[in-house]
Amino acid sequence: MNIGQAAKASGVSAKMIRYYEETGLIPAAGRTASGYRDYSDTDVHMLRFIRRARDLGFAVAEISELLELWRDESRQSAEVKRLAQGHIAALKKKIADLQDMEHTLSMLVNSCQGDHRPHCPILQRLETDQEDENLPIQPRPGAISRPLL
Amino acid sequence: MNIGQAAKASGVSAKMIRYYEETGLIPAAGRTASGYRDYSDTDVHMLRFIRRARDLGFAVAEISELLELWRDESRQSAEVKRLAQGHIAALKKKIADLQDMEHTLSMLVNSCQGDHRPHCPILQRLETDQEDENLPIQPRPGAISRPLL
DNA sequence: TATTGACCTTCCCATGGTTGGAAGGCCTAT
DNA sequence: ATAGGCCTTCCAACCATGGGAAGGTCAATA
Repeated sequence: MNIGQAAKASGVSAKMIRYYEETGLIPAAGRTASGYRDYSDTDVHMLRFIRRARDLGFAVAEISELLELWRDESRQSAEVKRLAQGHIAALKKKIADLQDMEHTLSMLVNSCQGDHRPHCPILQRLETDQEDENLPIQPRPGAISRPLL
Repeated sequence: MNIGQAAKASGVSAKMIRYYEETGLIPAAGRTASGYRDYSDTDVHMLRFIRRARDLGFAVAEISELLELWRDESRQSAEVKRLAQGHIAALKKKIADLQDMEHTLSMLVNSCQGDHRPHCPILQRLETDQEDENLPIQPRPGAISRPLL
């Protein structure tokens, strides 16, 4: 099977297969007489493993560890579990950070009239030194027309 | 004010200030006779604006738009609101994706014994073709000891 | 005044994961 | 034989950031 067929069968692009080989994530594929890379079903299996792990957000370095454990038939499942738990913790942190951003932005968007007038609490918040959450986010009734800059 | 002082005052590193100038996000700073970049309070103000927007996860290209609106005193707040809403939508999507990953991984971790034995549903899931969520994730009582590869 | 140390300048390099393209060789079908 | 669709390698770009080298400048101190 050449690289294009392996790519289609595994869901990993030919570009990325070559990259993974170059960086040592996967062993160098065998070559045909004319220099084409040649892949077996086992190789495709491994590539699919990699793609699924990437889909779950594992970094390539982490996948490298997972692959070692995958190949090591005497591994302890605790090792794999530990890796996965570490990744879950990282995911949770990232999610929390993004949620913080989203909450702050939603607050600001809710307090923005969104009309033809120039006043905009979003820009105001970006502009001023109010780092805390207790800024006046409710649209003030008699809002001035040019509060910015 | 030289670049180090502007960096300290704005929270944007000197490296990044130069980068923002090079890429056109901010106008080129004035220079002293000896070639040092020179920053005003207004410049620092702008840099702080940029840092806060980055903290909220805006990409530099988005910040460029925000800066234009910030400088445009006749802008309509609806424009800013639209930008922010677009960013919120992107954040929500990213959060949902990460949560999907996290849920799947948590499921797998919960079904993994995490002991000295090699059997591990995490690897099994990565290895096999089960794309749907309805895979047997509960640890089976009489789990086999070498189900992999 | 000379030295020192902390700053500034530009330039290049690296990260991570992926995509794009160019130039040239190979394979297969018509 | 020719066309087109593969394959090969190499080089560059993305985004935002940090590291570091080589050389100039500034301010304070001995």
